[in-house]
Order: sequence, then C-alpha cells, then structure tokens
Amino acid sequence: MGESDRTASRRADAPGLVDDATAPSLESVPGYLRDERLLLVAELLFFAYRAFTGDPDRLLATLTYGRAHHRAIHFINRQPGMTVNRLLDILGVTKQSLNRVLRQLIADGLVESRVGAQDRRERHLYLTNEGQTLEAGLSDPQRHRLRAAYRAAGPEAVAGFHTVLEKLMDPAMRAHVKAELEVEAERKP
Amino acid sequence: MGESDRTASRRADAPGLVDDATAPSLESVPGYLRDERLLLVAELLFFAYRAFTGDPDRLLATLTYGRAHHRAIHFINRQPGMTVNRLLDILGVTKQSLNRVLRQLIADGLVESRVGAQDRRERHLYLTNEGQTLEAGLSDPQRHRLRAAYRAAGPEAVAGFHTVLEKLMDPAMRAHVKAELEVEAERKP
DNA sequence: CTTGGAAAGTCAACAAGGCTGACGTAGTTT
DNA sequence: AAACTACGTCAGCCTTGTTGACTTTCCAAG
Repeated sequence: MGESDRTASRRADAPGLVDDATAPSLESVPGYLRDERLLLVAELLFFAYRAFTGDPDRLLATLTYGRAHHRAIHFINRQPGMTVNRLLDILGVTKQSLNRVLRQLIADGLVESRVGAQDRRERHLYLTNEGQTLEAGLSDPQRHRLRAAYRAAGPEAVAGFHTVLEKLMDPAMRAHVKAELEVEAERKP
Repeated sequence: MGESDRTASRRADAPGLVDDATAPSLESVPGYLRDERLLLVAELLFFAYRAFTGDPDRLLATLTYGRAHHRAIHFINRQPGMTVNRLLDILGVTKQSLNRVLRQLIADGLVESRVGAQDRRERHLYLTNEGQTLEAGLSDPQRHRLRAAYRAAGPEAVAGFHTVLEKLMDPAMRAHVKAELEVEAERKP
C-alpha cells in the first residue's frame, strides 16, 4: 500500500476536475488510479450489474412481479424473521413503497407476516414454501452466471472482487453484510 | 435489536436448486463457489452499486435530471460523436425512452446533435462545454469513491475486480468496453 | 393509568422512466 | 420507384419510487 500521491502537480490536461488534490493523470501515478480508467470502471459496473439483474428480471416479467419484489424476497430469504423496519433500512425505500410490494407477496402466499412475540407491533417476515421455490428460481440463473465468471477469473480475482465491492459500499451496509457472514459461518462449522 | 426469537431453523440445505450438475454445497468445493457465498455476492453488488450511483444521484436531484440523463451524458462523453442508434444499443432502452431524455438535454444546451457527414440520416452527439462541466460534477464523487476503495484494497484486488466484472457482463457489452480501451490506449502512447 | 411515541398499515396524488404501438419524415440503397 | 434505415414524436400504460396525512396497535415512562 505504499502509494503516496506525491503530488503530481504538473499540468492539467483534464477538463475541469483538477479540484481534487488526489486526482492526477500522470505517468507517475499507478495506472489503476487514473481518471480515465476509473471512468471505464463505471461502465464495467453498469454492464455487469445489468447482466446480473437481467437474468431474474426475465423470470419476474412472466409473473406480475418486478425487481422490487425480488429484492424483498431475497432479503427475507437471507434473514427469515426479519422485521419490516429492518427490511426498510436495508432496501432504503419508503414504507409505502415496500408495503405495496409486501402486500402482494403476502396476498399471493409467498411471504408470511407473523406478529412479534415480544413486541407485538412488529411483523416478522418469512418465505412460505412457495416463496422459497420462487426465490430459488430467481437466484439460480444468478448463481449460474457468478459461478461461470468465477471459474473463468480464478480464486485470486474473486477475492479481489469481494474486497473492492466491500470497500465501495457504505459502512452501514457493510455492517449488515458482516452480520450475515457470521450467521452463515456458524451454520456450517 | 435485542430481538431473540430466531426461530427459523432454516433447514439444512438449499430448497430446490440441486438441478444444476455444477451446483454443489460441499466441503470438496472451493469456498468461493458455494451457493450461500454466491448469494452474499448478490448483496455486495447491490449495495456497492447503490452507493456508487447514489453519489451523482444527489447532484442530479437538485437539477431536473435523473439517472437516465446521467447515463446518456456519460456515454456521450466517452465517445463524442456517437450516433443515436449506437447509444440505444449500449443503453438497452427504447428510442422513445432515450429520446425523452435527449430532447431535454439538447434543449438545455448540454448536448449537441449534429447531422452526419456521410450519412445524413444519422445524428452525432456531443457534449457542449456546459455538458462537460456537468459530467465532471457527476463523475467526480464516483472517482472519489473508487479511488478510496482502490487505495484500501490494493492493486491486486483491483485487477481481480476488473477481471470478474468483465466476465460477468454480456459478451456484446464486453466488446464495447474493449473498443473504448483501445481508443484510450492510443490517446496516451 | 394515562399518555407519548414507535411500529405498522393504508389512502391518495404525483413523477420518473421504462414499455408498446402507430406515424411521419428525411435520406440511402437496391 | 420502391424498400429500407435513422430519427423523432404522440399517446397510453406499468412499475416503482416519492410526500403527506391519517389510523391502529402497542410499549414504556411519567
């Protein structure tokens, strides 16, 4: 990790973004930190994300559901018993938005909402068997794509991939992911 | 979060997705190819992508623009003179959708549309100075975030990150990215 | 026991940004 | 001259996000 930015100073070929003291476009700078390269990564992320979500989207379109339903199903599957409030935090949408989605899923028998044991204001969410089946159908093509990409890229690349993704996200969400990792770890000792 | 009531139990293994001959959940399988791990990556991608797009979104909200405008601006900036059809291919939306966005950007003087020299049916798109200024303002926080993540993760991780993203996307888009890389390469020999 | 506030649900209205379908108009190709 | 291509546009629909204004239920603190 020894790359200091050592200034750079020297000329601004770049358009209008020299405001950033750490934003050079020079030979002395590691290639992977150059501005153009960084812009390219925006595209890599865009294309990869679209391909990744496109798989389940095709299945969802055949039902009456959209990506919002998929997200809810995904997280309920990952943490069964999760409360509505917790899910709101994770998804970062308004309760009205989420409620519309949850209402459908519950009406269609994919999600079950149980009154909390301690605090009976809370609703704990679970996937029904039918819900689990749909979840599997949705995540299956995603796992497929990931596995293919991982095989092609190799273990070191995958490790780096995970590391960078983690560094990119906001800390609050990072904590959430960590928590899930622990749950997972204790599940297969 | 006191919240006990973990109930759940979450049965031993995945529900109904053993159909795939290459989809085991065993000790013999490299950890990074296990099903649960792959599901977790879906979340990493989701959170990272949201954080990454959230930065410019905040700026866009102060104007009358949305993410769709950002995408158009981004790609026009990357390949000035690009035709409308090419942009449609890249963005993967209908021309009606794109047109709504382009009409605004042109009316507001951020994008210029020039009739093609060879084929005068085509329109070639360029960012005006004002458009370039906005582009810089939008991509700046993204570069910031990327640079911070890259510094924290290190060069090897970054290389792996790029590799996996590339393997994840659809081949057609991969070709597009490759083309851009070449253009970039010849720009600083 | 009353009361303040948190958790959840709902109604209504609206906007962004996708989509389809149908047309029109240049300009190019055959 | 006919066919096809690139682009623009009108009209209408859907999903999913947003505010704002409630109500109901419930916990906990005064």
